[in-house]
Amino acid sequence: MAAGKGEGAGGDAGTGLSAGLETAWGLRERPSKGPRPGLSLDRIVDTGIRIAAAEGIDAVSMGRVAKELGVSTMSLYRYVSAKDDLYVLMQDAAAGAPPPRPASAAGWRAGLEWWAREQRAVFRRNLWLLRIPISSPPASPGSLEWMERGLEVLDGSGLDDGRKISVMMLVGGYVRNEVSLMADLDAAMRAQGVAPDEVMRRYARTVDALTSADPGRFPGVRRLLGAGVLDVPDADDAEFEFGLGRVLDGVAVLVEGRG
Amino acid sequence: MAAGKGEGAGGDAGTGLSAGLETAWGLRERPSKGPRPGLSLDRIVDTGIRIAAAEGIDAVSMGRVAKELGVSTMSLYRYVSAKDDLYVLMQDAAAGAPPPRPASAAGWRAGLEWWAREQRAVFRRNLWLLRIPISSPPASPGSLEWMERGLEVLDGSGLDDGRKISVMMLVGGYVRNEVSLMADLDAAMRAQGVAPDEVMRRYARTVDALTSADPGRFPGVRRLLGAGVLDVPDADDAEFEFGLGRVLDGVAVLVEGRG
DNA sequence: ACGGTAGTGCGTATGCCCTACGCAGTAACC
DNA sequence: GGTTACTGCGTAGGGCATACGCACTACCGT
Repeated sequence: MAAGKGEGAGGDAGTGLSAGLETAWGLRERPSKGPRPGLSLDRIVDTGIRIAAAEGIDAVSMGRVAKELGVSTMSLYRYVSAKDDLYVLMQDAAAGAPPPRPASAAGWRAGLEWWAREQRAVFRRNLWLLRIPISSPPASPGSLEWMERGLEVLDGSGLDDGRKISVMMLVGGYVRNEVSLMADLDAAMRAQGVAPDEVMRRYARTVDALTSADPGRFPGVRRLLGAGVLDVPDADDAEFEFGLGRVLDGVAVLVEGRG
Repeated sequence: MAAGKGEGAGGDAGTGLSAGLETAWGLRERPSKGPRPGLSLDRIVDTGIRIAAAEGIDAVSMGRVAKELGVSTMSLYRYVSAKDDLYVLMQDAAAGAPPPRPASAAGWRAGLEWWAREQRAVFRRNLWLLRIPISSPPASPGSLEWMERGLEVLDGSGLDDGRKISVMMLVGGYVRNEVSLMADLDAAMRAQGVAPDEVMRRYARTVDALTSADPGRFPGVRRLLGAGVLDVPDADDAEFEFGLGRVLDGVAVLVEGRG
């Protein structure tokens, strides 16, 4: 773990950021002294993302990335101060900046829906994102743009800034959590090498075996088993939209002041 | 990673569970043949929990647990099939079974509030719990009891079973996510060795340094900085209760059928 | 033109980590 | 008393991140 020192080799401005992140913010120009670098941050980060997308975040090791690039492991440390740094850079590159808000997403509710769905899309395109341990609050260009966009969307809600942040954390957290479950299922699938619904079916069978010995202890769970509710893998979008609808209903109560 | 085989050395029933979990369910009696074990699952799991509580989940390695117990690393594998197995066992032992529901928590809303707060309390007592990668759906006795209790609480809501599960995932996810942020803050604190509010203050300073160069790009964020909203570390309970209230408001809309 | 120097790639080495395998010892059963 | 199932654990193999230092390169100032 550990965000490490975080400042490393003398940050330019007093940002307290790692070398890699300052580069991402464009705060570092290449010093025109030594030999021209044979590698670039972008190539490293892209390679990391490619590996993560194909084989999961655990497959991304410094050695592996280096091998993929045909360089030695230690070369990477000229560009990245530590593995965590690479992770943050990958995260930012993959998440990128939010797309422009379409005209259809007017008003706070439609706006939040757009914001949530767009974030979900990013996560779903890069399930490994959620497996990266968060080591510090969002300080990358992309993250801040997302935050900015969220604030913008809530402008018409009449909520004060503190409330806006709270609502954004609520909605953002919901999205994150929903996709997280999906990522976990994905990981289980990879590990066992079976299809998603097969994972759920096995799970239902396991729970059945465990609770059948003492049914009185788990009446509700056994009812679920009988109805086959546990077999189905959430039907994806429907489940997400259901939860999002509930959350936004709750926000609506707040906005409309009928709390 | 990887839930691995999961069945290992011939599961008793067709549960498909690891050896350790079957022991937790009481499905395995000690075979009365060889020398008496000098160790016990409980001692191993307790030691793991103690280390995790004191130094975070990353400090829990097989070697470390063994050293703490004064045995060799490999001895542990007689009791636990893999490190992931130990993690699951630790999770179950720490979460335990839900306490009995008090009379004050009558009705679905008060019931869900109780359920959510109780789960949060468990997570807060064991912040490392959230750092454990979930490798499979909940199949431990404790997890199923929590699920059972959630179903029970929603009995008076008039929702069907599918909806109940959805609502439970929504609320449970909310709790999980909220405490997760706290755990991340805790980890950052540990890593940098500073107090929580100092972490936030540094963060605010970083964001300020980054966005001050081009203020027009981040008007909302800069407004937050000016108001000092980013300095404060969420005021704990208030933030949690706010989000929970919103979520339950949303559920209420569903239950009362004014969707 | 030419040394100084900062920046480069990378080999080596340290110290962790998980866990497969197999051996020697032990205690109950037949 | 032998069989057998089970115990603890030593050894070893294959990862991993990264500190350190060496050889080399290309620009800068003179």
